[in-house]
Amino acid sequence: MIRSKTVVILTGPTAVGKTAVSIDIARQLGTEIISADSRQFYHELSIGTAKPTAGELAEVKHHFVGHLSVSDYYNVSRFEQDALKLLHELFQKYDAVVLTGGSGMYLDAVCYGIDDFPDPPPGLRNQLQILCKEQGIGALQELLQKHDPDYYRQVDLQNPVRLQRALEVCLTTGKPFSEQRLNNPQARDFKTVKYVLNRKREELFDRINQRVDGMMRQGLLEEVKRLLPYRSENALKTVGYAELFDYLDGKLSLEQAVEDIKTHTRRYAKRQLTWFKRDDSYRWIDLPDDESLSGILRDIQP
RNA sequence: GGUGCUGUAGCUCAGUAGGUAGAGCAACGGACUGAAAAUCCGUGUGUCAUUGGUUCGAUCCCGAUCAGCACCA
Repeated sequence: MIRSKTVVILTGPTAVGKTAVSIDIARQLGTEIISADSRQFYHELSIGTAKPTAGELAEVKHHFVGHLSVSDYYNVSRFEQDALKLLHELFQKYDAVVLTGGSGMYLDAVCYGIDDFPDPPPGLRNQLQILCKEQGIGALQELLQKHDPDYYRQVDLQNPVRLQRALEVCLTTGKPFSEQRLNNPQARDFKTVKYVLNRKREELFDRINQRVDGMMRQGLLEEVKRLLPYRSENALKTVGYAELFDYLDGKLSLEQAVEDIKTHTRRYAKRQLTWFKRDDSYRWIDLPDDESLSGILRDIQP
């Protein structure tokens, strides 16, 4: 098959300005936008995730924005399937589709695929968490050494999440995680052009700080209060929500909570940049730079 | 004006019985396969306020100056 269909990936650190650029590019291409933002999926999270506004959503059709509830179970593998299915549909109508968002692993799942594992039985993750909490991370390390000595040698042994996940797979399948984790890039029947939008660090951090202040003015605290019943959901382990839960618990002053949101958002931005840096298929664009942006359109139609 | 206290990393502060210094946070760098806005790992970045003295050697001791705070006038 001729790979005439193109996914235009526009990513970059949080607050860099992906939304506006994506809408601009999508309009010029006359196409639609798929979100790869693992927090904008949830309809209850709006202010704190800097979702596109109603006006922006009306300009270009967006997919995967607010299509889930925070109490829904979701993961990167499901996103891969959902996104591929949707791309297939959209390519009936369009030659190019814009995929935008800052969740690097989700973008990689679309570009390269992700190994398939069966869902673990309910409660297993929780059991492993309890084991770690009660007996320490050493208990997880010991279990992993027994079930998957190869992965034990590679994995970050201090990272409980990694250990828990690997054990989940080992215990569910009865086979070592490392044996099933092939990490082979999947063939795709579309072409990708990939861009990281970036700004000078100082400018980016300034935008982050201002955006957080803006979120507070828009009523982030009220949004967070409404979500108190769901605070233990994974979707609420999110910058902007966790800190305000701490404030509502009396652990922090409001001022300190807001400062923490800014700090944690800056660190998140840095982790995103680290993720994109190691993948040399991305082209980097320093905003504001209209010339490079129009270059994107030239890249798409050779 | 007087007395006292303080001045060390971006911030809050330790410390050196005199041999140019270290914690937390921030910052910076990195890892990453169903939690990924998560989770984890690594790195000290410094005119020790300024200036003169004592000393082989001063961030430390002594004097002066400057700044901040407190109290007394």
